[in-house]
Amino acid sequence: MDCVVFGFDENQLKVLLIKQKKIADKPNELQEERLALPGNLVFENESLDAAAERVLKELTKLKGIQLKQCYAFGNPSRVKDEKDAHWLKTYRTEPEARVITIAYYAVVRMEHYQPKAGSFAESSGWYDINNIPNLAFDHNLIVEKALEALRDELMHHSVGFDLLPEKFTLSQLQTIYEIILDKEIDKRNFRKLVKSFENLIALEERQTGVNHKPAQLYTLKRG
Amino acid sequence: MDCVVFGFDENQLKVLLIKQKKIADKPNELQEERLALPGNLVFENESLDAAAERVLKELTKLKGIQLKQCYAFGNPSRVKDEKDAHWLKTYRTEPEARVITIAYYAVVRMEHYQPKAGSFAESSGWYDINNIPNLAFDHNLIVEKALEALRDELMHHSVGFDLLPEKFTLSQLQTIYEIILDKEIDKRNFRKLVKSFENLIALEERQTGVNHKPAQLYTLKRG
DNA sequence: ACAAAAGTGTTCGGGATACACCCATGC
DNA sequence: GCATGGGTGTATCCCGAACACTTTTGT
Repeated sequence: MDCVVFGFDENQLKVLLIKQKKIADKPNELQEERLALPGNLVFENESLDAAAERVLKELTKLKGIQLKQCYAFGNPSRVKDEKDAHWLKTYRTEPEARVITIAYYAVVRMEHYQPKAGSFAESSGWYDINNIPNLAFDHNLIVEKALEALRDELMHHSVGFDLLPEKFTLSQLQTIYEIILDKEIDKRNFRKLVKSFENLIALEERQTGVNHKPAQLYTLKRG
Repeated sequence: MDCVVFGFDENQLKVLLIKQKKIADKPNELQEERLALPGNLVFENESLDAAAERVLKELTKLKGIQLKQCYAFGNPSRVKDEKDAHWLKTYRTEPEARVITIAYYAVVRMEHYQPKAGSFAESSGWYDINNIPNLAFDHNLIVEKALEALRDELMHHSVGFDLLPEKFTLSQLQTIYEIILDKEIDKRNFRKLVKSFENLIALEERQTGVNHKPAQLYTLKRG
């Protein structure tokens, strides 16, 4: 079970990664910094959805994030890379065992979730999606696939997002789309599009304290 | 690993199911007929795609079918139903173990594939998609999800099908769409649609031996 | 006055839908 | 000649893409 949590902060799309703890009996200088997706084994008696939530919480202390299933990865070589051998020997009772993982993903507003370290994570934090280092196992591949899934979902107008503050401008909303889709969107076309969003409500309220024409504020209908 | 193979025969969409072998030491009259999707455990050293193909072949002798991953099912109760207990005790070394399955699906032309029984399948055959009996485990749910995935794929114009004879009419092609999507399609609109299919080639040839205006034949470009 | 972002309409092309009649063949 | 399915065109609507200027505010 691996979790790909995308974080959004008005400007950038990031992904939540953990830094794996160094291994005690190995000299520090021989250990590369190992970044990975938060992931772990599924318990005997929990659903996949529940496992995703639990694993995420254990490693990053983030809770209450609704994750969606993305894809299952089961290439036998995905846990056979030399670079991952030490970690497996340290944290797995069966380090040689074949591991199939089911990837889940979500997007959240970064400021809402302050990841902390937990379990075998030495630290956890947000990393720029456009500059992801080499990750453990096949996690780079998993991030790619999750990003595809997220974009698909956004295109089909069905992202249930709390990516925005309670009150926000249409430009902020547009920025989310632009950043997730990684392309520019025409302002007029975008505004036409969102007119059809039934859960978007215009408020009788405008921005204050900006040195340009203040934008109208909007909010999302709950439920 | 479970495989949902849809079969098409000019008229109907069916799904490939196996009848599980009766259990030797139990009186026949106490054993209900158990239908299930072809499915089995994944080997230690094969990819998921390969496992899907192998499992299908072992249970039905069908080979060379390109399956696509659909969804992972891991509800802990999916193998806890009383009705499945005997089968698990007979065929699994750890009958109590929790089982997560990854479902794969495909569509094929039925006449191309004559399923036979193999392994713990007593028989295997095609069953009408509109009249599926109660299946083992959560296989009814899996069929539903696979059908959704198939329809999605068809809508996005990307089913790689050998669902048709080498030469076929547009009406035959339309019938496939109608049956898979389970709705009627206007003939003119459909023909407009398929004009945009680049792998569809009109032949200088017509039907013979039909008691109506003979239709033009088409074929699919390979590759 | 200037900078900065807000706000606003039209046009074009493609795809989806709805709809009705004549044509070629076998019997 | 009749039954059977083959074959065809037009209008409408919605969606997505392209494209440029005026407005309001703070400084």
